[in-house]
Amino acid sequence: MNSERIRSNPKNLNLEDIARKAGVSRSTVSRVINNEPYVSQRTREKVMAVVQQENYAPNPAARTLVTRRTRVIGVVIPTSIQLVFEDSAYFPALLQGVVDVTNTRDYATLLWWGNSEADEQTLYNRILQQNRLMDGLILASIRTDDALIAHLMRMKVPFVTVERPTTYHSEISYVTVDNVEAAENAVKHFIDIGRRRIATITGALNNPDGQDRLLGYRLALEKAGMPVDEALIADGQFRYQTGYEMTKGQLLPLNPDAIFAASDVMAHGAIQAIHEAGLRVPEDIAVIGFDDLPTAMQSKPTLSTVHLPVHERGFVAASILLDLIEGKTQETRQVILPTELVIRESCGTHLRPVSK
Amino acid sequence: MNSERIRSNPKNLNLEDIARKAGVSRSTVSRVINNEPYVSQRTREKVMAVVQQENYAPNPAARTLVTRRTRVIGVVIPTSIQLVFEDSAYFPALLQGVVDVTNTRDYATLLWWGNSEADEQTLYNRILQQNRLMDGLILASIRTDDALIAHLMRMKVPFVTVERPTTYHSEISYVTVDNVEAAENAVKHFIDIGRRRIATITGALNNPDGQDRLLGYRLALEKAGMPVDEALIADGQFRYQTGYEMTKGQLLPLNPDAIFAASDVMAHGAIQAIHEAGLRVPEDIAVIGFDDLPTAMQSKPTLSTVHLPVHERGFVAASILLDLIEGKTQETRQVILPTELVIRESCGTHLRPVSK
DNA sequence: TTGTAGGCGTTATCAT
DNA sequence: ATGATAACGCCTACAA
Repeated sequence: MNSERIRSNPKNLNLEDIARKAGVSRSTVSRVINNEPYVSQRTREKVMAVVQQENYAPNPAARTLVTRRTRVIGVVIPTSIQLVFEDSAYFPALLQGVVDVTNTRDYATLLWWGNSEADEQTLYNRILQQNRLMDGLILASIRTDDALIAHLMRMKVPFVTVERPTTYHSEISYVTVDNVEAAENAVKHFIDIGRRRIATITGALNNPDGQDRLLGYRLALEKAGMPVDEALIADGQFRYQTGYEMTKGQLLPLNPDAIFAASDVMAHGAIQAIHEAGLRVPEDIAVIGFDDLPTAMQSKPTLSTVHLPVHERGFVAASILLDLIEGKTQETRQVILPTELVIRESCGTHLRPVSK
Repeated sequence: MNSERIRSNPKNLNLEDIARKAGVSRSTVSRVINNEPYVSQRTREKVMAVVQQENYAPNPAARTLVTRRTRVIGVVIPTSIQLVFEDSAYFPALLQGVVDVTNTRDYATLLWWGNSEADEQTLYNRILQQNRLMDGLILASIRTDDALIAHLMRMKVPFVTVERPTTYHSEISYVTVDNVEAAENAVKHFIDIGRRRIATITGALNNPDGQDRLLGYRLALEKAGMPVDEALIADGQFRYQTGYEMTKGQLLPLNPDAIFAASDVMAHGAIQAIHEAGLRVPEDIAVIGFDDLPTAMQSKPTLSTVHLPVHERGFVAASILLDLIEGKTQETRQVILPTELVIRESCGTHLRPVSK
């Protein structure tokens, strides 16, 4: 009656079918495909032969129903389109890091990517509703004061964030870098090479990375006994356009001799504005960015910047998550990856040797 | 005995539980959550109240087991890391287009992303093995002569490609642009503005996009009655580094006065090489790229290029796929999206008016 | 070492 | 309009 539905896909065999063809029971086939012990070598081979021949693959839904595991993890990127598209090397690199792990350990990767701020809550609701699709989550660019985090913790869904959490520090696993120190080093470099009017273009300040990089800027100046001029701090939201506009409208009129941008794309925007104003980089204004995207080496002048191990960030986050899921780790883990200040042409060290 | 496993997550209610709390049967609850008719308004409200209160969400695996639908689609990107990372705006934009659709229509997006050529076959095998995880697939940068395509067709898995297929043209749904015409227009523009030694840097030639753009280059020259000098055709593989090296090593010694690059990143590499050789863009050599990535507007000079509707490509592909899955469309669909030649500084129109 | 049978949480088919 | 019950395909005690 409904037999045609059942076999509409000619190659949709199940355990029972394989068992029959191999002359054994379902359980035995199950044991074989799950590599369990207590199966004789002969039986195992006999079953495997049929499995190969029929190209049999177990039904993931049926499997999940009983094991309550999906071998799928989710990656959540609520960020709106503009940022992602512009600073477009970050998320691919992060995803690549994640995927390197999931590919190796045979998990699939579900992508939860928002498209606008307005839909953020909708996205979170969908994720929570569908949480049984995944064994765990990697959260990128999430505000940790968000309800999503609280829900995940309550529902005991394993997750790892790739930013420093703003709260629950020790109860959450995360992978980040020491943004404060990195920014501090960058600004300190400006000081070391004799720059005195050092401005900064900040990232989005509702983001821990943005906050910490600004803090590093302040600390470097304070430790050097230099005043922090709030007018030299421009809000760039991590975006090229804002970096350009803030430099042109706010910073250039104040005659800075150095600009530390909290992202490479903002640094490129700043350089663009500087050039349009008829000034030179690094002779008149030195610039350091943050991220070390491929474009840093391709621009003219090449961009000095803080190298962020983005791929590694995704790789480590995914590794921790899978360990958590598989019970290889019980406790949360917090990892701080190292950064490196990469000196290129835009900060002028090759012109004016360090005098320190 | 194993009751603690069953209820380890305190909030894992099932239909039965909801039914009991609402004083109805499982079937009725099922009807309500699936918005089926033949439920009295009163009953519906009573059930919904319990559903809301308990924050109940149906188990996707159980649902999939019987409906054979997952409400998940897969996006396959076998490309190796280098290309993706450099030409990094393409895939995010494509994905964003896909996700705009899946978010709206309440599907989830599974990302199958390869990491190296060597693993390509492994990736395909995993996808085929796990095909029941998804209702359909979007294939990016796939060689259509690949066994993957044949398998998917045989298994009747719905899919849409975002390149022109090299075979099965009418049996496959795809979304592409007229690469031949677009490239032809770009080269024709060079001819129109008086350039006579026009070189090209090709994309990967095992890729239909790469092939078609080269064909367009040839056609434009032929139609203008100009000879095609094979030495002026350099293989750039879509990559920045190759674009740079080919320009420096192969093209510049031949004194071209224009270069058509099959991707923006290669165009940037070419410009870098041109500058290093002490030549000017566009005065000495005009350059046109392909893609219209954000960097096209950010470089100096700004890059003339062919605008590729990448986001739309993903959007349309996903729309077609979901229509296919939901039976709204029976036949395959082939869509050719329009491109546009965007004139900026690098091709010199603003310096040398069109003389035609 | 192998087989039997129950249950995972739904949807779908019958009755009622 | 509602309820009972049989699949869906797998894993997993438990029995043999």
